[in-house]
Amino acid sequence: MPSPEASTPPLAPGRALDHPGRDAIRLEGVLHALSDPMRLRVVRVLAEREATCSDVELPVSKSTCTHHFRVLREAGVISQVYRGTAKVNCLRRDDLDALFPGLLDSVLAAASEQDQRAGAP
Amino acid sequence: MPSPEASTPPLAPGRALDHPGRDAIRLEGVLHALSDPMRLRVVRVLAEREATCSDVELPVSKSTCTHHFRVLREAGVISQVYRGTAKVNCLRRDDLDALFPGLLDSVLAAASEQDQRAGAP
DNA sequence: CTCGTAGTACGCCATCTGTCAAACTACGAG
DNA sequence: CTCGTAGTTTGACAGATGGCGTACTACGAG
Repeated sequence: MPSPEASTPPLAPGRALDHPGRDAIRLEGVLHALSDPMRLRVVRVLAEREATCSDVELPVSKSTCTHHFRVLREAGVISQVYRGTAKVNCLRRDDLDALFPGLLDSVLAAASEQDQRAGAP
Repeated sequence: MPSPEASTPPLAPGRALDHPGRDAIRLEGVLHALSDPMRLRVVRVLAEREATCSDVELPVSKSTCTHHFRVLREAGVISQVYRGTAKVNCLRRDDLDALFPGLLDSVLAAASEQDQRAGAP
C-alpha cells in the first residue's frame, strides 16, 4: 500500500451489486429494515461515516453480517460498492430524504435519544 | 340508544388492557409495528380520528385484525379502551411525539406521499 | 504464483409472523 | 332472558427471519 493517505483507493467496480432504483424504495421495506437492532446500529454508524462491512462491529458471525447488509441494500437504505477486496457501504441519504423527508433524521435522532435515556437511569 | 348525538357513550372500562408505559416504548418495536402494511394503514386512519377496530376496514379476518391491533398496542403505538361492546383505538401521539419527536409525522407524511406517487403513474 | 483478508453462497435450524377458522366471552337492545 | 354485534382466544399452518458454520470466490500484497 504505497502512501495510502490522500490517494483515492483502487475503487474497482469488481462487479456491480443490485440496488433498487429510487422509485422502487418502499416505506414499509425501509421501516422493516430499520426495525432490527443490528441493522439500526449499522445505519447509525453509516450516518456518520462510510464504512466497510468489517469495520462496523457487530456481535454476529460474518455470514449474518452479510445478510443484514444485504437486507439494508435491498430495502434501498444503503449502497454498496466494491473497493478492492473490501466493500464500502454508504447511507442513501439523498434518495431517502427525497422520498421520505425527515424520516431518516427523526429515526436517527430517536435512536440517539433512546440510547441516552438508557445510559442515564 | 336514547338520543345518541352529543352524549358521551357509556365508556365502560369493562376490563383494562395492558399498555406499555411511555418509558417501555422501544424505537425498534415501533418501527417494526409500522412496517406492516395493514398496521400502517390502521395508524394512518387513527392519525385522523379515533376508531373502533371494525370501522377501520381491513381486508383480513377478524382474528387477524385483533392480532394487528394487539401488536400496535403492545408496541405502544395505540391505546385501546372498551366502550360498551366496542373497543376504541387512539394513536398515542403524545407519548410518541415526546419520545421520538417528528418520527410519527414523517412516517405519516411519507406514507401519504408514497400513496400519491403510486396514484399518479 | 501464493497467501491472507474480505466478503458471498449455501444449507440448516429455531423462532417469529401473518393468516385463517371455529369456538368462546361481553355487552346493549328488546 | 334472549339475541345479535364486537371482539378474543386458541390452534393450525405456511412462509419469512435471524442466526450459525462451512466451503467458496475475489482481490491485493509479497
